[in-house]
Amino acid sequence: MIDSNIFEKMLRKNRIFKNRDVLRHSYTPEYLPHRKEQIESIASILLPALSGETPSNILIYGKTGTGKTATVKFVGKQLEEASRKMNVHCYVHYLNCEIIDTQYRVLATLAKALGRNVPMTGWPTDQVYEEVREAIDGKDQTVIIVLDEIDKLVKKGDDVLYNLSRINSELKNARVSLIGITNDLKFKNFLDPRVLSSLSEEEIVFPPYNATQLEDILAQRAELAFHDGVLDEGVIPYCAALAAHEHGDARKALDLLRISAEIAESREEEKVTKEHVREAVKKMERDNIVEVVRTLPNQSKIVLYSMILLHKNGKRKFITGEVYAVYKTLCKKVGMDVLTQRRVSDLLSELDMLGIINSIIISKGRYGRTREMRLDVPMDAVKEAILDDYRFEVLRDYEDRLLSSSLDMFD
DNA sequence: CCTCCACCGGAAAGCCGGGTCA
DNA sequence: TGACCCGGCTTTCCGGTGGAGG
Repeated sequence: MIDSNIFEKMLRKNRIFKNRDVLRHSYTPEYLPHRKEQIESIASILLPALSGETPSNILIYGKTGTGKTATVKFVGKQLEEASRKMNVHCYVHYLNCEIIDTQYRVLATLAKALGRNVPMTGWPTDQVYEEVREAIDGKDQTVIIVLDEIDKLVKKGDDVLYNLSRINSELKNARVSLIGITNDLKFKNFLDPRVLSSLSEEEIVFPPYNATQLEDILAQRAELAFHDGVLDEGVIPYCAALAAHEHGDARKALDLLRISAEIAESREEEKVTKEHVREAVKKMERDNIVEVVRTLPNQSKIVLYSMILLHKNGKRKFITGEVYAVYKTLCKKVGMDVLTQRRVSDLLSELDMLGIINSIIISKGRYGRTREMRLDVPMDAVKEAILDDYRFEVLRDYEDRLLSSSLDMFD
């Protein structure tokens, strides 16, 4: 018997997604619900570009998932289209400063986008700047530079911003205007006041979406992303409500919808239900915690691992002294410095802040006052995240022995 | 009502790596 | 280059404390 092609078989099974990419962050939709106001203000600020004048610089604020990037990209596209029709030279260059995070890289990337051949490393910065300036001034044009996550750039020194914000005075034929995007309201404080005043000639704030608005966004994307009728009644409102509850983040809402659908898909079910959404929430929370654990300092990992062992030993609540005793033996096993109890106590309160453990300070009267805590995480996932570090591999082998010997002292 | 446990948590100082400036 | 500073982490020291047991 001949098996049919495995991909064909899988595709035939795929009754859920029509186009998964529509739900990804990188996708820029044709139409942005509930951003009319912002689109219009940006457009009206950029309008002079079409008549050969210099548009004001813009600074855009808004929490993650409020549509800042999508809106700017959208308006940028429209502007380039309009300019093409009107035979005006007007270009928008988009840079994400999270990735392109040094002065040199920003300039080099710009130079490349403008058609100059600049190596990604090696040249003196001045020379690259000069190259950029020449490339821009080479013809009568308006260049709009979008700096997304601009706060990331400022933390490494704001020379580029200073240079770019004054570039207009060195240009004869062309005009430059800047659009900075940030979700960090405090970043202004780190900025050179001269740069700030130039950069924030105009400021636009993107408010978070509410539940109804998120619903519209989801509905619009779902139309493109899914086959007809695969979404159960109530799935979209549910996702929207959950995301609205958490700061109105459209990105989160879309993730939620996508992951719910992926769960349904992996189980080869025909429909996406609210139950899938609930599981998606759990999965996202778990992934989140695992990520937090992974990036914990080593000492904290050991402290956390001590608690996991205690938990595995059948204890649901533990006090500082118990955790510290286990912690000490574990440290010796992995050959790490043993911190003082005072310090471990601080690490424990940090874990509490992160929501990895639940703890309260209680008094056991005669038996002292201490922190009583319990673990509040998906145990196995967290354990794997810790053991992932090669230095802690050894703990896997010792686990049983630790359980049977050194933990006996705490009943 | 007093004691005293087992730790909490503030203060201060030491250590260390990285960055700055003359 | 070395002197110096900064900030994060850690230790040392220690006063403080809620409540079970006496």
